[in-house]
Parts: sequence; structure tokens; C-alpha cells
Amino acid sequence: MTPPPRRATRTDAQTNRARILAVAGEAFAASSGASMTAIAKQAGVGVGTLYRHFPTREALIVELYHQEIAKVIDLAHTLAAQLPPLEALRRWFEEVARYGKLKYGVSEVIHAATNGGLDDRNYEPFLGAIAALLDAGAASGDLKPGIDPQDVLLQLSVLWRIPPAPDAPARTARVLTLILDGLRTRP
Amino acid sequence: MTPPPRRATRTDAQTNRARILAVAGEAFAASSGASMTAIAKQAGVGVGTLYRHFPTREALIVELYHQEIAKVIDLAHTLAAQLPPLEALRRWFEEVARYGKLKYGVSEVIHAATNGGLDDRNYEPFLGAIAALLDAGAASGDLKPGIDPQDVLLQLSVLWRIPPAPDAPARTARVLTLILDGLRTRP
DNA sequence: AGGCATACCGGAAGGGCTTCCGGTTCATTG
DNA sequence: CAATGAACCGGAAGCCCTTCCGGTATGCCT
Repeated sequence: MTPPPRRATRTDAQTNRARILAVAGEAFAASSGASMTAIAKQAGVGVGTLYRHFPTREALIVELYHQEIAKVIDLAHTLAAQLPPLEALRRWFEEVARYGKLKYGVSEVIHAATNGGLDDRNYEPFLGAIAALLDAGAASGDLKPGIDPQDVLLQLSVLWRIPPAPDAPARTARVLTLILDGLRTRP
Repeated sequence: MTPPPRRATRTDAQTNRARILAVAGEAFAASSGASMTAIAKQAGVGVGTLYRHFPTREALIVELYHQEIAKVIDLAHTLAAQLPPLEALRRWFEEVARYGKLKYGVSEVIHAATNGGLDDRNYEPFLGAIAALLDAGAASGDLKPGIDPQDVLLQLSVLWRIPPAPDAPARTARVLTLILDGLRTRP
């Protein structure tokens, strides 16, 4: 049952992958409205190549933002350990909201992906991050016990979808409060 | 400034419009996965005709379900007048959730449309329905005063997106409770 | 170094949504 | 009733995402 001797990844494949990611990074930073064909051409590869490396448009995007997502996840654990539960939760929610705002249009498509827009590599840890915050709150009695992290993720995805407008920050804050109050225990 | 004498709508236009709606109704009831081209062909018209009548795929769908949406809106006012505020709100939310479940995939695309997936003709009344329920709750002291109906609509859209699975009903109920508790006053 | 199998490349092709425009038909007017 | 022109019809064409497959280049073994 030894893993079959994997042949080393060909150098041209590595090069192409890197160049695609670079180009896509720029493209999405600029407008998030870049077609796969355009990205492929810009990267000097055929569309087929692009799709073998990233089987779907979402896969490409998720890969691009994988690192940032990881950072957000880490933050949850940090906050949970350092702040009062309610405070930690609100701060983190704000961070999540801000992140989505930054890449509006991108988050749009991330959201559309699998269950909540994160691939398996991100999904579990993300739920874990939420769980950490919820557990801390449950332990202190501030939050209802036994809340399903998935339900919270679902609600968070709403923040993702607040359209960019002058009143977006205010709306975000309001919705955030609604969500938080729903999670809190009722004295 | 008298309105310009509008010429009567041509009969072929009416016929086509009706036939398109009929065909689309069947098509979406069956699977919700019908292409515009397919609908056009099935209705015996060209794609151009289809698009002049309904400028976009969403427009067609919204038109199809306009009556049902109106019914849901009416229900809100009825419930608000007949039941205790909290009860009315929960019942209505359940109805909204059920409606979305029924046409999962359709609601998917409805949701993607304009602000919340409803055209102007539906959007305002829908907000009005929510406002009626919120006002009743605020008056009785059960709900926070001054909640923005749009924020609630945003949260409701989550119910729309719970994936069809064995545990969907349970999840819906849980999320619904979270939303409701967020709207209630904190004693 | 040479040969082989494999992983990779690239573009053609299929299916979808939407736009555009020349040709046609029907309601209106004289 | 006939002529008229606005409104309508239909499909070709553009753009997008994704799949498929013949051709190719490269890592590995001898």
C-alpha cells in the first residue's frame, strides 16, 4: 500500500500554474470581471491548460484567496482566546464582513460555490473557527449553547451580499447586531 | 401632456406572450432547468421574441411567480391582523421558507436578481408586508422598534438558500429561531 | 545519450444567455 | 378597402464557461 511513485510535476506545468495565478490575481484585483478565456490568453496558455489546473472558475478564485481566508480563520482563534466572547464574536464578524466587502463580486462567486463557497480545505477550518468563538461564548453563558456553526456561517453569508452603497457600512452594522442578538442567550 | 395615444397591443404579441408563459410554467415546474432557447423553441417563437417579452431570464421567472408572491404578501397582512405579533412573524417566515423550498433552484435565481430578487412591482409590497409584521411587534413590545424591513428581507434570503437535504427542515427551523430572536426585544 | 510512457498543452466545439437588425405583419387611418 | 408605418418576429452572432481529444514535450529508466 505504498503510495505509487509519483512522477515529478513537469516544469512547464509549474510555470504555467504560477503565471496563471499571477495574471488572475491582477485581473481580479482590477475588476473581478475577467473571463477565463481572457485570463488564459493573458497568461499565454490555452483555455484547456487553465482548466486542468483549476477545474472551475471558482476553484481558481478560491485558490487565489486561500491564504487570506486562512488568515481570517486564524484571527478567530486569536480573538476567542484574548477577548470576552461577545466582543470576540463581534470583532470577527466585522472582519469577515470587511473581507467580503473588499472583494465584492469575488465573494459573490465564492459564496456561490459549494456549500458556502469554500472548498474542503477551507470549509472545515472555517467552521472550526466559528465553533471556537461559539464555544467560548457558550462557556461564559453569553451565547446559547449548542449552536450549529453551519447555521452561523449561513447567516454570515448575508454580510457578503450587502450591495456596495453609501449606506453599506450602516446596514452591515445593523444586520450584524441582529445576527449577534440571535445568538445570545435570553436573560 | 396627455399620454401619447398608445396603439393596441398586437394580437400575435399577446398570443406569443401567453404561450411563452404557459410553456415556461410547465418547464420550470418540471425541473427549473430549462434554457431560454428551449423555451422559445417549445413555444414556437424565436429567441428574440422571447427576449422582447421578458428582457432577461429572471424577468420571466419573476413574472411567472408574481401571483404566488402576491399571495405570500397578502398572508403577511392577514397574519399581522389576526395573531399575536411573534406568532404571526414566525408563521409568515415559515411560509416564506416553504415557498422557497418548493421552488428551490427557482428561488435561487430569483434571489440573484435585483436587490433581493424581486422587481419593483414586487419589491415594495414585500417590504410593506415585512413592515406590517414588524410594526405590530414593535407596538406590542415584543420586537425591537425601528428595524429596517430591508435588513429582515436580507436575512430571510438565507432561508432561500438552505440546500435540499434530509436535515433541511431542521436547519430551517433553527435558523429561523436565530433570526427571530435577533429581532425580539431583550427583556 | 536515447527511448518510452505519461502528463501536459492548446484550441476546437458544445451549450447557455443576451443583443442586434433586416424582414414581416397587423392596427390604424383615409 | 387599401395603404402605411409602428410594432413585432426570428434567427444569426457575440461572449462566456466548460469539455474533449489529438498532438507534444518532458521526466525517468536503461
